[in-house]
Amino acid sequence: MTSSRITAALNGASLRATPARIALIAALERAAKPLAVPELAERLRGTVNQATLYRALQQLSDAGLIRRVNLEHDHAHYERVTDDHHHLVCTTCGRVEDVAQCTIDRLTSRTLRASEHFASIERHALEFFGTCNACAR
Amino acid sequence: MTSSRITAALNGASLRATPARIALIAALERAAKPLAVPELAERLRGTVNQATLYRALQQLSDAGLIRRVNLEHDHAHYERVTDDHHHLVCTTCGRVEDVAQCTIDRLTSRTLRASEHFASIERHALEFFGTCNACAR
DNA sequence: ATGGTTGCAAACAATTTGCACCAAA
DNA sequence: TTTGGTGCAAATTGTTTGCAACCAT
Repeated sequence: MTSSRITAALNGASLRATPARIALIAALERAAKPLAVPELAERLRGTVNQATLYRALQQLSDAGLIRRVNLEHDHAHYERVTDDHHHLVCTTCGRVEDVAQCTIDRLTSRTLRASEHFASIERHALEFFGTCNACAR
Repeated sequence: MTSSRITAALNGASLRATPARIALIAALERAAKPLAVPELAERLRGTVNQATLYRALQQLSDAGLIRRVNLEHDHAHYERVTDDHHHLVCTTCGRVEDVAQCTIDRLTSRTLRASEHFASIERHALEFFGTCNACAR
């Protein structure tokens, strides 16, 4: 079965491999871009209940299997975690492109050093907003 | 009057200097940190109606007088725009510290060059998440 | 077996809208 | 005076919760 990979990921995170969670992760992988909860709910309609969906999103992102991203599209968006990357968001049509990789480690440590009240930085969120080629014409 | 500075800013943005908008901007300046809409509504209770508040937030951020920031505290937060800076957010208590200034211009242009589908990048959002000294103990 | 998980439905909370009235320029 | 802004109240939409039934381990 194709989902054994997902099942393994769930078990690896000490989470039960339930149909709802598997379907949720599969849907995010299929999407290949961050999805808002209502979009996700739509794709999982008849399969996963709303309440279950919200609970699963919470658990899976706590476990680091998925990530919540801020695209300023209003309301949370989630994506499957693969590597550490950022996003380029078109402010006109909403198109999202992944930014290959993160190269701000030095900036992060410099920021921590310059900070007055912080003991550690665990992660960051970086998104770029602009206009895509299609909308620029 | 103290608000003439704010009035001027509004006029400069081609927006009418109404009591609601002036009060909103003044409240954000007084706060000196990003506020969630409900917090803002609380501080403006009796002065600005909810509906007016949401409408004003939209207009003022379109005009660039205030900015919407993503602190992942759930729900939008807004701050008065002064300079271009980022935030350091404590994931335990929610404390927010400003990060002096932005030094990722080179990263921004490199990102645009590496992008496949984008014509321009107008701005970015960068937030760091960690633990503040008080919560680290 | 059993403790975590789910669905359902209802409760909550945030945000938006229509419309009549009011005020800044 | 005129056009945009405002309050009010109701409607939407997103998110959370209690509880009984269910299933992955």
